[in-house]
Amino acid sequence: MEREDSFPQRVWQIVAAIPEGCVTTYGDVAKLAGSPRAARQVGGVLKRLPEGSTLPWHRVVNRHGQISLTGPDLQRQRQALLAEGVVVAGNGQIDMQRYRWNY
DNA sequence: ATCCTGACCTGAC
DNA sequence: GGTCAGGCCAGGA
Repeated sequence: MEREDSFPQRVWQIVAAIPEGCVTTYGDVAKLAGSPRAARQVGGVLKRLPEGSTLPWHRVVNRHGQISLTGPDLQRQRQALLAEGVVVAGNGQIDMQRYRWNY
């Protein structure tokens, strides 16, 4: 029995706790996960998410308040955010000062 | 055990 | 205000 949840599991927990209509950064998620410098790993976890997962991964963006994805994935995340009332520019830019979620 | 990779961050020019 | 290089952490081969 694992005494402590693994990082992916922690990331899932944290991302799942992000309120609807809000966004956060990979760095913040990593910080809450206990490893402030493991922001990259957060992205790696979200990338390997199972299809059936209801995890709101689209609420996680980079430090610049911009979607780090490209092409169809970028559009998908943008649509998901727009559906929640988050204003996202065509290039994936988001007004962090307005939607940033602080634990 | 080693080496490479990555949906990043920070500091410096 | 942008761009470049370095670093850090965890997973997978």
